[in-house]
Amino acid sequence: MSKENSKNQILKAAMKIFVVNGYSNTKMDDIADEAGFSKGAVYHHFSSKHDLFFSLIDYWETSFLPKFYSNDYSNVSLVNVLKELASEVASNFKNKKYLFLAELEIWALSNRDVKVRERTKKLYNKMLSHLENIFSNAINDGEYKNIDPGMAAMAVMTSMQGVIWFSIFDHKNFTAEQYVNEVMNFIINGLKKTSIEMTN
Amino acid sequence: MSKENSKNQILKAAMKIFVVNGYSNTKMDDIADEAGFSKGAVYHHFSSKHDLFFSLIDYWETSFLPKFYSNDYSNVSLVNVLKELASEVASNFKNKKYLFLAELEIWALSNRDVKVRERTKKLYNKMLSHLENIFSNAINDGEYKNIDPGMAAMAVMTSMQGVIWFSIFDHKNFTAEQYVNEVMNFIINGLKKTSIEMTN
DNA sequence: TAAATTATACCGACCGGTCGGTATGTTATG
DNA sequence: CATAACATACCGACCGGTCGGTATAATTTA
Repeated sequence: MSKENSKNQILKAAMKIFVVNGYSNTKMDDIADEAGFSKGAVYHHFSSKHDLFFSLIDYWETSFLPKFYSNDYSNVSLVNVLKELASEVASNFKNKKYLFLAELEIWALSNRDVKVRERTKKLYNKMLSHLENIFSNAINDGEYKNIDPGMAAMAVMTSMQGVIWFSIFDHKNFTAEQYVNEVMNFIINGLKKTSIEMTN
Repeated sequence: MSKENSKNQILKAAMKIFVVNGYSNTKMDDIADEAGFSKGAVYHHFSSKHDLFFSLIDYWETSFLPKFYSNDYSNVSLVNVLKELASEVASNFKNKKYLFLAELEIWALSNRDVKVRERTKKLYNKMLSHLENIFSNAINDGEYKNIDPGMAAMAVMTSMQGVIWFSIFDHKNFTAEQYVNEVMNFIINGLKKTSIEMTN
């Protein structure tokens, strides 16, 4: 098996185990077993448990919202962009729920480890500036006024992160999909008025 | 020192250490040291590490939003209730930031431990039904229409949980307080229109 | 082109520190 | 003086990381 194949196999296994057991309760042996390798093999590809988890953040980033990042949004309406984002998040919840639990685990480790935190900050800065650009464009086009694009980006991001809560606890009346879509509609409606205002 | 005093001392110490190191990396010895007791004393008051953490959830619940839960909101406007909630959350961020990091740790453990999850679910159900009642009352008063109180409650709760993100990562342009207040304003403005609609 | 050399991928027994928990005290309290 | 409150010494399962080794592939050499 090729080197990259093996590494990916291990990363996939690590994602699965880390998400279920958390960082500290995850044994390198478990990851090795799940990947179909020995512990020696895992340490051949990754220098330490920490290194392996660190690599998982890259893996997470490329898996989470590929459509959202790849699309060229310059000539698509803000509303459609946001609705597509919501649907990508909802689809992730349906098919890759582990992504949200992984996000939780990344948060937990970010709170303890500076390197992990800095890496993750970079990830969120990218997400936020992407959203901010989209809002800025829409504002420049004269479609929406009096909104602070940075704050709007935060509002969207944290709303989508609400799905983390769903991943852990569920809701007796709503599905995560309903939540995501309705909250996004709520945001969209709010944007059409003068809701999130400039703060200077 | 009285029994309850000692227990509280230990709980306080445990909160501090768990929040910084996470559940697994927290040693019972560290908690004992921080509380000014020996490990034997800790095990005299709590039967296990798990039991101690479990008790911490009660402690967290009583510390988090006492004003919000205690006030009698029956004759206060929805807008004021929400603004006061936002200000209580903001004040927590300023003075008791650890509460949000504790919430994160509770989430992480809820994902692995059924008992912790069930306990925490109860906590959130209480919070949600409290919010839902407030919304329902406002709707019955004819002030706001076409909103699903359950969904509105979720939107408010998850927005406030966005502060967890702030507790870990910060934001280069906004403070958590700005975030909380502006997002709550945003929600309030949205409620005045027909934004979160009934879904049936 | 076959043999020798070297590199890569992988294995798994083992070591050593860590830490939840316990057993057995000692001291305070009422 | 009995019991609660706390301290101290210790146990042993657990697990990240190490390391000597093997098997196979890639490269060099003669």
